[in-house]
Formats: sequence, structure tokens, C-alpha cells
Amino acid sequence: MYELFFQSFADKKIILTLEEKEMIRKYLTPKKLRKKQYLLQEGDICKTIAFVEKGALREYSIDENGAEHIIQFAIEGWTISDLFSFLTGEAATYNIDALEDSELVLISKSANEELLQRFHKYETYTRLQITGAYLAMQKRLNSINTLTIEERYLDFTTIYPNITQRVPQHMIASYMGLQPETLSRIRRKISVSK
Amino acid sequence: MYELFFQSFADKKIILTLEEKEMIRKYLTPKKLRKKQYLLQEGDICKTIAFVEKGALREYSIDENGAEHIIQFAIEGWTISDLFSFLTGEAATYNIDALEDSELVLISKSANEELLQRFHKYETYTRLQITGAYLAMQKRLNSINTLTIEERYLDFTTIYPNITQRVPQHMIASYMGLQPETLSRIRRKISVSK
DNA sequence: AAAAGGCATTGATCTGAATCAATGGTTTTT
DNA sequence: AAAAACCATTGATTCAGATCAATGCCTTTT
Repeated sequence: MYELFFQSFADKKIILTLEEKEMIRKYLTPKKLRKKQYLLQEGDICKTIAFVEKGALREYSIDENGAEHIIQFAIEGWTISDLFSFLTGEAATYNIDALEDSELVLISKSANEELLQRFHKYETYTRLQITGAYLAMQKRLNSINTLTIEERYLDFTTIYPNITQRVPQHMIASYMGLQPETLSRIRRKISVSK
Repeated sequence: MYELFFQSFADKKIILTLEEKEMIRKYLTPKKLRKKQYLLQEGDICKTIAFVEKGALREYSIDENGAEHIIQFAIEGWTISDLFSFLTGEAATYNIDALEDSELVLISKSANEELLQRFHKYETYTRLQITGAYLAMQKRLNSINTLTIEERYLDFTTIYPNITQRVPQHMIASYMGLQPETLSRIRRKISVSK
């Protein structure tokens, strides 16, 4: 259990002994989520960071017109949370729900704090994790300003080839800040030119 | 010297003794930059993280049409770098230059690595720093998808009231992903409605 | 098995931002 | 002090993506 979670330490060159894994394991809680089930709703306080062992989730905000805007997908190996709410204890501005039946590893606020204090490698893990997330988001922001929509979609399909198969197209449009009709037309354009 | 730099530790509730400050100071290099001078050019390898003690800088990419796209401003108390290039040693994709005569504190790659290894509080500082940057960027990305341009500009002026006075308007347009003409019209619209 | 709901696609039209162009003011250079 | 470069603003026009609308397919519900 928690294979992928521990794998994500190894991916960052953080080597854990069996004892260390045992120790960390005590701070973790497994959780299964059915498709369409919420992990977090806007207004609630985000109590956990979730690591995805299996399945797929989305994080999104809802604007004043009731439209959803997806800011992140999370599949196997990804971490998802309303980090601002988690860290500050303020009401969440994002919703998180499952796009497929999913298996998560949850880290509570107290678990996170204790792990950070007591276990140096966990702080390093956290630092590398957030650094990677920062760089990915910076790249995404830059793509929005410098690339055409076609290029951005092709980028998306190469970076997340799996998600394209698993997630409805209108959600990819939402992630890209487009209307579903627009993404449909972009895809047609691309398929014609090939 | 380095007042603001050490202040940014205190802001994060990281208390440093005089001895610790002395120790850190040995890893830092001061640098002055004239207005319009480059700190980093696309294609070079980013050798340092820069903390701004005084002045203002911008970080931007240049697209295939030669247009500039500003992804970040940095004024007093901010940190600026092409983090991807710094961490991987690959060629930088961003340019950084000074918008005013500026005074920086530079942290080299080796200094960063040694500080991370030898001084736990520095790793914590780094972690909190990148976490704040991540949250700010996430908020910015969400604003792009959920707010009108007017709202985004008003947000910008409240979050960075100083930058508005110090930076040419067309650069703020670039940061927002707009044409200068469009931002000018938005501003007129806002001033009329008040 | 039938009905309902969700989804991708396509067409027609509208609209907000980009583009092109000109002007006057301000700052920088010489 | 004059010339040059830079910049914000305004007007006219264009265009890409949004919106409105309809259709057929597929999946889920009953």
C-alpha cells in the first residue's frame, strides 16, 4: 500500500529506509472516493492534502455566473489540495471532486506539521514537490501568453496523454479557459491539417 | 546591509541569531544593476537567485514574433530568478532586466546548495518562499479565468499599488496579457464609472 | 426496453480585444 | 536647446472566440 506515494520520494532522490516508511505510514490515512464524490467543497476548510494512488480528480472554482473553471487535474502520482485553505485554515475557494472511483492517501494538517518538524526528509520532499508544482504552473501561465490555442492543446496532449482519454473534452476546455465549442473546432482544425 | 533579505526570514517567523546571520552573509553577494541592465538573458544559464533590496526588475519571455511577455515584476523584498534554469542548469527561457537602478542580493547555485544542506532554517525559508510564490501564481491563473479585465486590473492596483506608479503602463498590459491600447481603454472606462 | 440526460459537433451570429493608424505629450539622448 | 525616442490615448476596422441554437450519439437511469 502507498506504493506510488513512496515512489514519489524515490523520484526526488529521497531514499527512505523501511523504518522511515513505517514511521511515515503512521501519519497517513487511506481514503476511497466514488466518482462524482466531493473531497472538498467551497466554503469548507481544507483539512488534508491528498495524494492520488488511483483514479482521477479535478479542482475547480465556480464564478458568479455559476460556471466552473478547472484549475488542476490530478491522476495517479499527483497531489491535490486547496493549499491556501489548508495552510491558513480559511474557507476553501475551490472544489475538489472525483472524476473516477479513486484511492487517495490523506495527510492531515497535524500530520503534515509533525512530519515537517520531526523528519527532515519530509520537509525536503515537500519543498521539491511545491517547487515542481510552481514550475509547471509558471510554464502554463507563459504558454497562455505566448502560444496559440492549437499549440496549447497539442502541448496539453503531449504532457498529459492519459488525461485526454479519461476526462470529458468540455473539462479540458474548462482547464484551458475555452468554451467547449471552441475546443471542438480547434481539434477539428488540427485533425484536418494532419 | 541585507536588511530586507533578513527581514523576509522574520516575516516567515524564522528567527535568526546574529551568528546565523553572519554565517548566511558569507554565502551572499551584493550586486548593483543600472536601469535597463540585464541580470539574465535568454539562452544563458541562470547562475543565481536574486533578492531585491532596492529597485525594480522584470522577468519576461520573447515569442517567435519578437513580442515581450512579462511573467513577473520584482520590487523591494521580492525574489527573482529563472528557477528552472537555475535548478537544472539548462539554458534560460526568460530574460530579467532592471526597470530602475537596483540593488540585489545574489545567491549562487553552490551557495544555495550548501545553505540547504548545512542550515535547516534556510530550507524552511526556501520552502515557505516557494509556497507563497505558488499560491500567488495560482490566484493569478484563477483570476484570468474567472474575472473580467476590469476586475483583474483593479486587483492588480490593490495588490501592487506601488508598481503602478513605477512601471510603464504598457508593461502592466504585457503582464496582464493585453495590448497597451486595450489597457488604456479599460482604465478610461474605470475612471469614467467612478 | 424506453426515456432522459450528458456530450461532442456544426452552423450562424455577435462581441470584445487585436490590429492598424494618427496625434500630442513626455522623457531621453546628443 | 534641439532632436529623437518612447509612451498613452483615441478612432476605425478586423478577427478570433463566445454565444445562441440545433442535431445526433452515447451513457445512465428508470
